[in-house]
Amino acid sequence: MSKAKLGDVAKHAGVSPTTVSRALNNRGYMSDKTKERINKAMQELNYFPNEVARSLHGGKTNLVGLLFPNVTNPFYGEIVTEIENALGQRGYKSLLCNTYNNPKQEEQYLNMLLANQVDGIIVGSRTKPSNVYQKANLAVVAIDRIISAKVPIVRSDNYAGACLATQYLIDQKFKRIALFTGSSKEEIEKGDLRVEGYIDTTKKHNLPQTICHIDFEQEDMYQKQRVLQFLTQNPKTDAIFATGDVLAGIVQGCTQDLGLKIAIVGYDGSKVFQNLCTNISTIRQPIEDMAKLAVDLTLDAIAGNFQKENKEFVLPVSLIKRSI
Amino acid sequence: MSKAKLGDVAKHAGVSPTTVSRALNNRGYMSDKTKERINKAMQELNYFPNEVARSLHGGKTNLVGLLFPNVTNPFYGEIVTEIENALGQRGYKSLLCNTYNNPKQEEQYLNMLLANQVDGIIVGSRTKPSNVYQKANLAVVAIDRIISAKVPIVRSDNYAGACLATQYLIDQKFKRIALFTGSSKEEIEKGDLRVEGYIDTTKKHNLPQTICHIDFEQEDMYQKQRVLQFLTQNPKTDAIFATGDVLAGIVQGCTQDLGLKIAIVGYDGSKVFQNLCTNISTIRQPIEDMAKLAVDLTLDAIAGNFQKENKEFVLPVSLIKRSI
DNA sequence: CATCATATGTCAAACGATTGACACATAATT
DNA sequence: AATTATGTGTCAATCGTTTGACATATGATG
Repeated sequence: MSKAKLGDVAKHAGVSPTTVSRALNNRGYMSDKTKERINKAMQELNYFPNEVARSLHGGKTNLVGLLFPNVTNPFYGEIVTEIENALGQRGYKSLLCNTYNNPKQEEQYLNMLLANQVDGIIVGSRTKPSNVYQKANLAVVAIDRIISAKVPIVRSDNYAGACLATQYLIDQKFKRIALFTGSSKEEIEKGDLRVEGYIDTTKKHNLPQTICHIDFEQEDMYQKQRVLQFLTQNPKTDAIFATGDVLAGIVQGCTQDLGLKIAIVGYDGSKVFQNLCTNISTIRQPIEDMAKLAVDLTLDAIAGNFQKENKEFVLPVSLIKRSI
Repeated sequence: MSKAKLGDVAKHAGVSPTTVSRALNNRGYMSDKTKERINKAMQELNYFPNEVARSLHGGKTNLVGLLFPNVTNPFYGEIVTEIENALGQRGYKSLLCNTYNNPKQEEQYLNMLLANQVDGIIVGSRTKPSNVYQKANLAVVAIDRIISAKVPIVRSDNYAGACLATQYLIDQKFKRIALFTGSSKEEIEKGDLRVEGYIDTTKKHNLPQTICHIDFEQEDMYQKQRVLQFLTQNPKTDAIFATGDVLAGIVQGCTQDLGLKIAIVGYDGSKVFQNLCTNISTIRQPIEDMAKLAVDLTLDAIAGNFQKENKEFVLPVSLIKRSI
């Protein structure tokens, strides 16, 4: 027995297909009696409307693409979860795309999403913006990333967060505070607010700046190697600000391996991180708020509501203090 | 300028729509010359076929639903990432659904997925199986969960893993090994291999069994409260096996708060956990293998390949030793 | 020269629903 | 009695693509 379709329901209920459609979409007049009869028929035939057909006709899929590096990182896991949640509550479905920060991969996914007629896209991956974004006349919202003048950005206050983290370490009288970041030198030159916050704050207190770049695309072991190397080459380091919690965790593992006692502050503050690393301070991004705002903006744009140019939504961060 | 469609490409290339379709689907004969002309036209018009229309016609969406509690837990985050990855490589798209282990929510999602004509579903959430699974004539694969006799299961060797964890603690001469689990008493009575492994192994060595149930649906603070309460009420506890890494992390935080030094072994062994908690031993599930196998089974089932009844695929685990 | 493979075209049906136009009831309201 | 609101039906077009049937034309092959 194959899937029941609208016509089958009509026959079974003894009404016309149009009437069934009217019942489904609450259009025109309809007596309670026939409405019930149709509902009964739908139940008996286990009928549900084919959303693909609906989408084709209506030109709307209620689908939103989620472009993120991947969801193993608890920050992305949490924000994707909250986004999916907010979308689901408003009748939208989430197409998950792990770009691994690979521009080629991202472009492929982007084309796939367009071909699948998604109504909107929320981008959290950190590659160079593809020109496909321009082509598409689509609702796009970026998480902490510049795509184009037309794409609104939702992010936490990276600069203030970095200042907060650095200042916190300075307040504890640390003098040689190193920065660990996933950004390369080239990326930093283009502007990286977390790095700038660190630099400005250390400079203000006449403290030295030392930056260690970690390439996230490399293997875990390689990353650790890199951290260990840095720590042995910079033995006077007494505190570290890591621009991401996963990195902070890796760094902490290395300091422990070396028997060092170095204060660490991370960035992100996902719930899982807070539970797993109870001894690393961190800057908490308001992940849930960011997710909800991103979804609101996306759905507004889908609804065709006015979208201001170059709009940035910067949400406040907070410091979560933990003792080693 | 709205989206180009197949007919537009045909006009622009000076051929018939059928020819364009033939070019797209590599059917029939076609000279290289017209093929090129068509490709050029597609590029110039920025054309890509509407997958919704294709799906409607072909009765195939290349869509797979992913039903998981959520992706904040690194284990789920990692397995979902790997699944999405494997699916993407084989031309399938992932529809992410966070059930939060809520049966009602799961059922709603299930109906949504059916309405959207997904070709298959991979279920990792841990609710009671909905009867919608029976109704659907669909490719379904479960991760570590019994759904029905027809649904194949991919899981790690929970029993062996639990024995391994417990034995490891016993080998270290611990005598009062407590079990922390997210399962309720009722769930355990229905069968929980991780719990059974713990019980059998402790019994074999004439050690006592002490089980603490933590309700994951509760707030983090409540969970901590519960752990602290247990630890103060059972002060002689010298080791703990937690049936999940996130739980293990929470437990470790509590032991630190209480100034206790208790050995902990977790379960899951996601990469992120290994990086963040460098001092908690754990049982590593072969997450990538599980994901790939689940995808293989799903795609096999979609292809209509023979699916044996009641098939369970149990993959081996390993112990990752860490010192406190 | 007959035959066949190649290359393209025309046409229409199909996928499963939605929607607008219109007709025809019946019942309630002036 | 005339008008209006309500309830339902028929019919056909539409969404964008695929596909099968069939026609036609060219060049190559036997």
